[in-house]
Amino acid sequence: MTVRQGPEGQPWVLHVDLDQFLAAVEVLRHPELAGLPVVVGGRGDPTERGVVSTASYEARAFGVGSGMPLRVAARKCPEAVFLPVDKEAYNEASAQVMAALRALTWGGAPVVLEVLGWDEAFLAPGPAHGELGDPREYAGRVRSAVLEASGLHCSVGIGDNKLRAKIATDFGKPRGVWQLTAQNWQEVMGRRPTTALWGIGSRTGKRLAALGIDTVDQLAASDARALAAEIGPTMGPWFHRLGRGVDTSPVDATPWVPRAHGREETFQEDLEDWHEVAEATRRITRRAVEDIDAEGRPAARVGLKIRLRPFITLSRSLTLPEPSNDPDVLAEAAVSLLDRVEHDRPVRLLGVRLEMVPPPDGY
DNA sequence: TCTGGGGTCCTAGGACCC
DNA sequence: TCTGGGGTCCTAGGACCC
Repeated sequence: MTVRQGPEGQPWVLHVDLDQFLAAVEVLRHPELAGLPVVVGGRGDPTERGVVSTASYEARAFGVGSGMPLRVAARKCPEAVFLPVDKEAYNEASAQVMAALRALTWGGAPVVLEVLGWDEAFLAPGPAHGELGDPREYAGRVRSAVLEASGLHCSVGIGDNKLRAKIATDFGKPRGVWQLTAQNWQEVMGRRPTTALWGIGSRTGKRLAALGIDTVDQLAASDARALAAEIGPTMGPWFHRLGRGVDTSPVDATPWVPRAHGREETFQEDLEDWHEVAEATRRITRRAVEDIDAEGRPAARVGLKIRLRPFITLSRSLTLPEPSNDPDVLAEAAVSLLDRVEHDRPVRLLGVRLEMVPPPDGY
């Protein structure tokens, strides 16, 4: 089910985002960690290669943030408690939260929920809803429902479309509610850099800056046709819409169907021997095959991602003569891709990606 | 001090076919 | 000697997000 926003559609979209999700789940099952700097990432050993997945607010006060190498985090905050990523635990906590959200009603009708990942979802009033009341008051009820069902705190962004709701959430964090609509868009966002927008990262920010566009206001005032010519017929006009806060995409409750599964591994010691690289490729492929087997769909394409020293990342891929889920066939296909890479440098990371055939009933 | 692991979507160029 | 125009598929790579 999808629900459209805008003049003829639904007035409100909520974006629900759990606060410091991984760290919060760990504190929940280890109450003695409450109030301490907690860092979740890798195998939980800060002397290993790995990065921070989530840092608790106490750890963030020391300058620790997600994406940071664990070794750096340990230097910034030596007293932090380091924990390994425990997927199973987060899957379970996430399922609890999403079930609680899905069970909500708004204006007397069941809500429409679009799950974005472990810790995020869009929520809109369902069709045939009645009086919706004050969205801020409703957002508070959503926060209570999540806390009651899972023991986890969240923040809620209120918007008149998904883009504005998503951006609003960050202003409300932690444990807060924030509203961003056409009314206050320019006042709140206008002077911020383009990278404050959801979908514009540092690279695109630099590209836009080279065109004299630094702020959200400037992006909103830019010429969409000129952007199309400079950046592309799809991305250019899209960026222009981002600047104005315009987003017509519906809240879509259709369950997510994965297109591909991949496994990758950063070696603790770079591999110099390419016989070992071939062996690692076979091992990683077999792990990726487990994931597509769980989906019950064979792979149509095999991709290899390889990171060499000095730092460079390459990718190679091929379409199989016919779809397969045979681990041996897929492993040898992955190994064959190694021949398209020069064997003259040590390997730091290896990833295998299996692109599945679409399910019978499409996406 | 280096830069994880899991994904998605878009673009550009070449091959190939009619 | 010059070689259109449209379409699809394949591959590599870029960018972004959580």
